[in-house]
This record gives sequence, structure tokens and C-alpha cells, in this order.
Amino acid sequence: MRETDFVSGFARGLKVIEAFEETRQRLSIAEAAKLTGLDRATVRRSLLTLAELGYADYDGKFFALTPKILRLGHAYLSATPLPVLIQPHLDQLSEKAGQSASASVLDGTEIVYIARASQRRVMSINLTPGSRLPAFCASMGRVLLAALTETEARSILARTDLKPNTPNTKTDVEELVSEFRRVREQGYAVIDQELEIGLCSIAVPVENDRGQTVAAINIGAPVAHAPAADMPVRYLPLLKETQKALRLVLR
Amino acid sequence: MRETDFVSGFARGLKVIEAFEETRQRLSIAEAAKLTGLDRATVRRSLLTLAELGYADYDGKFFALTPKILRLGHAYLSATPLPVLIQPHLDQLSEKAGQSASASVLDGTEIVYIARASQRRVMSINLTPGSRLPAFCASMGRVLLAALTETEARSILARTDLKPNTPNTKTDVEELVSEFRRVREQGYAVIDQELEIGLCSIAVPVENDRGQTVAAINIGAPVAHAPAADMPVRYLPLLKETQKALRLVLR
DNA sequence: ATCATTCTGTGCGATATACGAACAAATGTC
DNA sequence: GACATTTGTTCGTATATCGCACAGAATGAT
Repeated sequence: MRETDFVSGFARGLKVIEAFEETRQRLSIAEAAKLTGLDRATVRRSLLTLAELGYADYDGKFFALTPKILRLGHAYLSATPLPVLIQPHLDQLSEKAGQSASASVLDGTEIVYIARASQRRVMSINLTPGSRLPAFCASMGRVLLAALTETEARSILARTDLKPNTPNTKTDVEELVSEFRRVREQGYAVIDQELEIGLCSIAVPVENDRGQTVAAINIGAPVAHAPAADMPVRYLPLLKETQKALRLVLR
Repeated sequence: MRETDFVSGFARGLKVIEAFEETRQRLSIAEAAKLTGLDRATVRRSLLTLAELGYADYDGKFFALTPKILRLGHAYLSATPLPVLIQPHLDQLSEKAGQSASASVLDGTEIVYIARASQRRVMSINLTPGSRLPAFCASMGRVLLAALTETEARSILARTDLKPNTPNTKTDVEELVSEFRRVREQGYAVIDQELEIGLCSIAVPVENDRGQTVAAINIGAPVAHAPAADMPVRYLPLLKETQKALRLVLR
């Protein structure tokens, strides 16, 4: 790509939108400039553009995103075959298992939820399509990382902030890499309260008809209801069934 | 705002992202140019910028959005108090009612889902935060339109494509306006299969502590399970309870 | 109240981008 | 296979944007 094929004003604007993720509230021009590292004048122009287009509200002092901004993410969810195809299978899976089922893909060091069927809320955090979790300590993340070559997986781990979420969180790179190997061999990953105390989950890869891993699906359950050791026997058959059905549908 | 406070390259880029919503698939440069009405050269630069930043994939022929684009919508969902505050109440509501509960706000002629707690999927369409429905024929839409002045509501109806989704869909402007009046008086709206055959829903406004309507919440159920006439007596108390709890939390 | 600090808005020169047209490559049609 | 059409890419130039520097307003501390 040539230098002139890049619209930096667009790239800067997207950076400004993402800056809102950092905060729980509204942003002033100066705050947005600090978060993005862009010039205040530039950020101001981007924010005023967002406001003009209805993607942001401006009260003369602070900017806040409006729900119109959801159109952007929704452009992906409705246009991409993956979320659309997976959702109904996830619904069935969740119904049969009596627990929440989710699907995600890898984006950098994180997994991104692309679909979810929740039976009841078991986690303290609210997961919706677009939500992100660190890949290294999530069951779907383990499955997705295990699908990469060891070199690629190590490269992602190197870029990851391996901070423990609970006392159970595995943070040792070698331990994680050998865990990936085990996951690859057995075809599933189980997480025992590494993300949140009281929560276990089990994930399998979603493969297309050529055997490429394109996503991961999981079932999460409270440890009181299904301890980690019980998860494979309870939920693996259902997950495998869904995995098989998806392989026939994808591509 | 001055002319120069508008970054047109940014605005054009956002338009290009939204163009993906129209399609179920990938977009070529020429297709995106047609959908957006922009020059091919301009669209090409925007798309290459998206690809360069990882928001899109490019195989040399077609562009497709990547899950990274979900960061943009998620910036709203995680930064805005409304979705974050409503979600737990919605979970409880859905649990108690044994049916799906959702929250939405108005964006132009459409309602936008900002949170959802689904018990089981009853609609053929897949609703997630960011999903849109025409306001005039959705229960939450009726409630949100009823909260406006009649002039504003009429202005939105005038901009709406009032095409019927089912034989039940009300499309007459006068009938709708008087329906808004009834909704305003009784404090809730019921929809009897106007959006999809077999589906009924009931909605109430979510008000902040100053009595301003800031969103709407609803419960949807299959008509076989709860006919429209039964919805108020079954679900209105639960909705009112949630409405009351939210009024204390908002602002 | 005063001063220091931070913030927003603006003007300007340097630089980057958009547009339309022209060209090249691919695709479709007969 | 030749022709017509559509699509992707490049180019020159008019125009718009960027980052900086500065002024005035707002905020906070003493």
C-alpha cells in the first residue's frame, strides 16, 4: 500500500472512538487528546465530526457516544456469516445444556464475543457481542491459541499482560504452552475459576469444512453447579455435537 | 461549528463501514462506492485504511470487516451508564418473567437495543445490542414515540417507511398517533404480532429521577404462551417494579 | 482576590487528501 | 476470440486537514 492510500484523518477518528472504552463516562477534548496521544485540535475536529453526524452528543463541554455508534459494530455482526450462522446452534446448545453458551474469535491477545445465548447470568461481568477477555485465561482463548503454531501462540503470550484474575490463573508461559499442547490433543479446554472465582467453563474449536479453526464455542457454569472435573463428561458431548453441525455449515 | 471543524475523511470512512450493514457478504471497492455514493478512489482509500488498521480483511478483491470493528460499538456499551445500569435489572426481570427482556433507545425512526436478557429465542430474527427495529411497530418504539410531543412523533412517522411486517401491523398515521396518546395515558404499550406473527410484547418507559423518558424496557413472549390480552396482567407488575427500581438508579 | 494551571478555540503555514479523469486490468457478452 | 463494460489503480492539482503557537476562558489552589 502506498503512503497516499491511507486516510489518516479516518484512522485518527477511529482512535478517538476507541478512547471512550477507557472511560466510564464522558470525555472532554483534552482527556480524549491524552488518551489517544493526538493533538487537541485534531481530537476536537474528530469529536465535532462525530457530533455533527449524530454519533456523539456534545453539551459544549463533554462528548458522549450515542447509540448510533452501535451501527458500526452491527455492520459486522449482520454482515459476517460466522455470527449469523453460529447463533441458532448456540441457542440450541444453551437450551440443552441449561447453561450459557458463547462463541468468540481471536483479536490480538484477546477473545471477542461474537454471539451468546445466556440462560442466566453467572458472571459478575456483563458479556455481550463485542465484549473482550484476555485469551490466555479463558477457555475459548485456550482453544484458539492452541490452534495456532507454537511460535504464534508464544508471540501472542509475549504481548499479553499475564496478570492473574484469581489465585487459580495460570500465568507461567511454559505451563500455558504445554497446556495448549494438551488442549490441541484432547480437542477441548477446561478453565477452573481462572477468570472469576466460582466460574468454570469448557470450550471446543469451531472448524470449517477444511478443518481450519475459525472460532470457539464454550459453556460456562457456576462451580457449585458443575465443578471443572465434571464439565467434560457433562457438556463435551453437546459441544462436540454442535461442533460437528457447524463444520457442515461453515464454508 | 465552522466548516473546517469537520473531518470529511472521517465521515466518509464511517459511511463506508455502515455500507457493510446493507450486505450479507464482502464488499468490493466498486460495490462500496455504489452503496455510499462516494468516489471509487475515495472508498478505496478508506477501505485500505481499515485493512491497514486491522478493522477489515482484504484478499486483493473483496473487503470484509473483522471483529475488531466491534470495539467501536463496545466503546459505547461499556462507557455509557445506561446499558451498564439497566442490564442487571433486565436479568432479574427476565428471570422472574421467564421470558426475554430487552432495553432500547430511539435513534431516528428506529429503536436500538442497548441490553437484552434472553430466556429462549422466540423471534426468527437475532437481536443483540445494536440491533434495530422500526419504532412504529415495536412495543418499545411505541413507548418511546409516545414520550415525545405529538409534533415530534409525527415528524418521525413522516420519515418512516411504514411498511407492514405482518397483516396486524398498524400503518395509518392517525391510528398510530392516537395509539401513542393511549400509551402515554396508560403508561405501557402492547404489540400483538405487528412485527412477527406469533410474537407479542409489552413495554414501559424507563424514566430518570426527573421523570424524563431515557429508554424503554419490554418483555416479549410467543402468542401461544401469552396472548396480547393477557400480557398486561401477567407482566405489567414486573415491568412496573423494574421501572421503579431504575428510576431510583438513573441520574 | 490573585496567581498558576489547564482547557478550549482559532489562525496559519506546511502537508496530506479528494476529486475527476485517464489508464490498465479484469470480467462479461455475443 | 473480439468487443463492450465494469472495476481497480494512478496522477495532477485544487482543496482540506494537521500540528503548532497563541489568546482568552475556566478552574483550582493558596
